[in-house]
This record gives sequence, C-alpha cells and structure tokens, in this order.
Amino acid sequence: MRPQKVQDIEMLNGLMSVFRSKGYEGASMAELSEATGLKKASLYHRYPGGKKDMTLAVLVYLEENIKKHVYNVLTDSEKGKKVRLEEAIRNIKTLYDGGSEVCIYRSLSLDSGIELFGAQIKQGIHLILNGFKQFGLASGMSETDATEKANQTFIEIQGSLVMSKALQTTKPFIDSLEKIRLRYI
Amino acid sequence: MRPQKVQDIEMLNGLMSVFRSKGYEGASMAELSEATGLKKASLYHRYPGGKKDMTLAVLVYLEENIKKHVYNVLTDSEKGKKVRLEEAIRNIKTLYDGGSEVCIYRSLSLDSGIELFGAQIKQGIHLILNGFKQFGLASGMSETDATEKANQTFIEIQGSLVMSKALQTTKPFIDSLEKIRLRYI
DNA sequence: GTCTATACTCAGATAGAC
DNA sequence: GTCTATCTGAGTATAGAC
Repeated sequence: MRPQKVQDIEMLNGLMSVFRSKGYEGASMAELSEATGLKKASLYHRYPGGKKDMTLAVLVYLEENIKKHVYNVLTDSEKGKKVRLEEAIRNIKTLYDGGSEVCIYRSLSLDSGIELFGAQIKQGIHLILNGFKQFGLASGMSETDATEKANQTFIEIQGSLVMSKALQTTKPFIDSLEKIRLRYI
Repeated sequence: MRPQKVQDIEMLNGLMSVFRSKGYEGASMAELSEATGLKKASLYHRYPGGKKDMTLAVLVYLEENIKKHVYNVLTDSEKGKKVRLEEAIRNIKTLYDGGSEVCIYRSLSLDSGIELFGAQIKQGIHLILNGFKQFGLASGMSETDATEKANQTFIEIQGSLVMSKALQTTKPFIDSLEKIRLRYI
C-alpha cells in the first residue's frame, strides 16, 4: 500500500477550516483540494461520497474534540471545580481561535446543512449543553437551574461569536467568556 | 411602459426568504426566480448586477424595517417606556417569525457574504444596538450600562436564534426574548 | 417588463495511468 | 494513493422576440 500523502488529522483540519468559513454550499472541491494539499480525485478516493462525506468526517472529528476538551474537562471529578471551569473556557477560546473563527455548527446551519447534518449538529450541541449542565449539578445547582444556566452559556457563546464575526472584532466573544466564567464561580 | 408583474415589496420578501434560508452562495437564480414569480431574465432586468444587487436591495429593505419597527419604536419619546419595549420585542419576534426564521445577517456572515456586504451588515446591527442603547439611556442608565445591556440583548437574540435553528425548537428564542423584556423593566 | 432560448463558466464527480 | 484528463450537469448571465 502506498502511504498517505496527507495524514487524517491534517486533512480534517484543512477541511474544517474551509467548511467553517465558507459553509457547505460555499465550499468548493477546488478549495478543499487546495486546503488539504490533495487533488480532487484523491479526495474522492478518501471520501467516496464527496463533500457530504467530508463534512460528516469533520463533524465526527469535532465532536471528539468537544468531548475531550470541553465535556470531559467539565465532568472530570478528579479536579477542582474552578480548575475545570477555567480549563474548559480556555479550550473553548482556543476552539474558536479567540473569537476570530465562527462555529462550524453555525456555518452548517443553513437549510441545506440542517437537512444533511442536522442530527450530527444536534448531538454536538447537546454535548456542550450537557457538559455545563453536569458541571452545574456538581456545583449543587438544581436540575432546572443547571439546565437553564447551561442554555444561557451556550446562547452567549454563539451570540457573541455572531456579533464578533459581523462587527469584525473579537471583543464580544472575549467579554462573554469572562462573563460566563464569573457567573459559575 | 409595461407594468411590473410583481411589486417591489413582494419581490424583496421573496428574495429575502431565499437568502435567509440558503445564504448567498446557496441561493440559486432558479430558486430566486421561483420565490419571486419572475423568470431569471426578468430578475436581471430589475437587478442588472444579479445576485449581488438583489442581496443589497434586501439589506437596504431590511434596514428600513429595523429602523421602523425596532429603532424608532424604542426611541419614540411620545410613548411610555414599557409600551415601547414591549412593542419592539413583539416586532423582533415577528421579524424572526417567532424563532423559526434565522437572522439574515447571520446567513450572510460567511466569508463571501462578509466580503461583499460587511458594511451593510454592520450598519443594520448598529441600528439595533443603538436602539436598545438609547432606550437604556432614556431609562436612566449610565453610558456604559446602556451599551453593555444593548450588547447583551443583541447577543442573546442571536445566540438563541442559533440554538433554536440548530435544535429545531423555537423555545430558546421565545425564552430569551422574555428574559430580555424582564431585564429592562 | 417579461419571456424563451441559449451561451458560457465552473461546480461536482469519474476513468484510468502511474 | 495520487495524479492528469475528462465528463456532465448546474450555475450565472445574455440575446432577442413579444
């Protein structure tokens, strides 16, 4: 077997960056090819289903990342609450490159994307919501309080990312993360 | 002069609905034609610059709507504060069809859209931010408080719309509007 | 102003050599 | 596994009749 020219992780990062900034319809095979360093035909060899397969692979990869860097961190009973919270928030900041990158769930949430990837998107979002909910419960909140606060956290992350993107400044995102951190302490 | 088959407002509503749900790249001339009831060639007659012209027309139209139904309502010193706030929130609810429609600023905020329409998008958003800021100032808030609260309001509207769309339930949006209303009273 | 018909470009996708 | 070359259809856009 001839070795892969580009490793999976590198590929997925390239694909993600294009889907994130261009959306599903806006991402062309030419761009995906350039971003990954593989020619179009080679991409089809790796992902026989084309763009749709690539997007699904990216969503699975992203979900693993969220699980590892957000959910598991927030629910890791070995560490203290403050440490967990701050690590999770730091990781979220990294995930969105400090507010200059949008959420791929948002880029893919136009009609065509929801139709094709709605299930995956829901799953990833619930992972984040659940992480914060578990964290709230472990901090002694009631079920309703923990759920409510997790929802609010998610809303502020997403809303501040929209605002940051549209106004082309990362300040809203940075400020919102700090507000979220303080609220949980 | 032969009369227009479709009036401007009707056209703009048709165009907006497509751009909103499909984004800029995702909206095809075929769909725009179907949504407006005009054939492709006729659309080019009205908007010689094609899709780009149509999008700009939609953004101008939307800004007029925001001015009329949100900004002017919030800053209308003739009416009482409670009345203004509740009317503005009701209008915002209508604007997003109760949470089942996304914000077109978000749909157009992928890279290609920002590049083409960034200025218009910024302007529309600032109109909303300013409306709530003026409202806060008129309610006796400090400059910083009013700005901060307006930003938070915008973030919650956008974030809850993202969440509503992704999870396919309007509850987050409805709940957030109510939370915003209570916070200003 | 609106239409049918068509030109042209570029997208996604495949065949087959290496 | 990767590539060059190519097919096919969809996309934007235009020409010209009514």
